[in-house]
Amino acid sequence: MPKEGITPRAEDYSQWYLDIVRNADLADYAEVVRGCIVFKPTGYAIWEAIQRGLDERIKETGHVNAYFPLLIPKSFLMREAEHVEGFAPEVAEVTRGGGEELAEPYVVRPTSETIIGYFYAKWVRSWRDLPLLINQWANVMRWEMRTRPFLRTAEFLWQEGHTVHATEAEAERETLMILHDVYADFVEKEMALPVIRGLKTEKEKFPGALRSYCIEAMMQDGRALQAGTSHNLGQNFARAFDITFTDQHNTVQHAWTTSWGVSTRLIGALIMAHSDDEGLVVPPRLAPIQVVVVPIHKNDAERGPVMEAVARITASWKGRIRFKIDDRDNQTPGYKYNEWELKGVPVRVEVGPKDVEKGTVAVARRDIPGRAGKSFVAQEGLSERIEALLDEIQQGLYQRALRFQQEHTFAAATYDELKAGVERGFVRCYWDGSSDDEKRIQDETRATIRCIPLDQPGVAGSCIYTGRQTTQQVIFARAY
RNA sequence: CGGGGCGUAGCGCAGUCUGGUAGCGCACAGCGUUUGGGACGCUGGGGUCGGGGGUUCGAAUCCCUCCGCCCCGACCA
Repeated sequence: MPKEGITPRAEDYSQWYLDIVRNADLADYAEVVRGCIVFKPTGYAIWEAIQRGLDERIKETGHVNAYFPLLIPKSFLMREAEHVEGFAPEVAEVTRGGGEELAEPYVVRPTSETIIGYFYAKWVRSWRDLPLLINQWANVMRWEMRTRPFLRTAEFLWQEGHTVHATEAEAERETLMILHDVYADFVEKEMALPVIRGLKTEKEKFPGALRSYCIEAMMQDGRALQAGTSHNLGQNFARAFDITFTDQHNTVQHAWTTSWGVSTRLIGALIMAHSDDEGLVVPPRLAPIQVVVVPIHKNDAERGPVMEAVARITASWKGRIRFKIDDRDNQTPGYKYNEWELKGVPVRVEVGPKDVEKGTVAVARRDIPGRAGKSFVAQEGLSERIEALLDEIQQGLYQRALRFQQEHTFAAATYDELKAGVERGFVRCYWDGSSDDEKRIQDETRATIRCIPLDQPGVAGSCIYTGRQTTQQVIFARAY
């Protein structure tokens, strides 16, 4: 039975999602600011966990953090033709400052390739300055027509990496390395979310990029969510911003740049991939609180021994397990169980008078809701058992999501099969069509090519639309 | 941008059709009893009815107008 206040997932997926956001206390609508949300502490803590996991990997792979201005001269956007076409409709402008009309309007950054390109042009002189590997954690703004908490908001938080290289091959290597070693690794290992790594089609690529790679994840309604992208920008932005360097042979050359980003949209992915009718489900490795301890006592006589047991049990957890002792005395245990389940804490430990007596505790796992996931275990060796359980839950969530993805990915040989398949999940098929063909299919099915997967069969087949022979397979799906 | 919905206490809503001076649940405060799956009783506090204008003896309610938010769709790194 679903929790009070949560519309069952099977009944109305979209409403279920919004109910989780509200009931897990992740965010509030900004109300007075169109299309924006307030990240409440529970939601922001998840973002901090995501930041931690990504920042570690970004730094391990040789990048450093920096910060560039929020405002960008409007003319900068115009310098790259595809870029301005892609972003102009959704930028917010600042036209006044200090009570006066500005000589040149600024835009609030929708992404920072342009302003960073301007500075990179100043900083890069020689091949010895390369590669330049910088990341920034920032907010950006895109005046989206339709917004949804976390999935698409007018203002969102993200990281955007911007690098400069001496050769095309090096830029390509960087683009793919980020995709694999930073994004896919993080999302799969920490968020327990299997992804498909692939290349975007011409129609779906980043405005101004040579090639865009992405990781695509499947949500529980079978729709796709782009969880991260990495772009090889070629020399497009280097030409637009005049990023040049002198090579070993004293020849001046345009540099090769990349950019890559993931955003607070990942919180939306987390919700839609793992949660259930009881509330949010957070994988243990990501969870800000991995274990919540609920002490149970009726009176002061019971309180002492129970709290003593709680202190003893958790004494060795510091630095090993992220935990919280919920000793609020103005809420009943039942209320607390429900609240922590809503918030997705992976494991709950209950300690009451009976446990003190028997040397046990009750352990409830969030991935198996209700009493079914609850068992009584000895206090002896509890820390180890909980660590093992957290690991088991982490693997279990990943396997469950992987199985779901596999069971909802369909091979299609005909257009009719494609149409049927995208109603329920991903469709994998041969493709040799044009951008126009892709657009027509989108109009007819609401599905788009999410990516050209990096792992290809290597044998030919016939294109689902044109019938031409090709070795290229793509993934079609409806996307968020 | 098209379609729909909503704006009344912190939150969720009723009241609007048929005008008579604002109510319910939750939350909140106090007291007491409770506490192993969303506790209960009693008492109490809290409202420019989205803004402006109009009609009327009288407007949450009728009329005009503006604004905002949400949902669906289209669009979309």
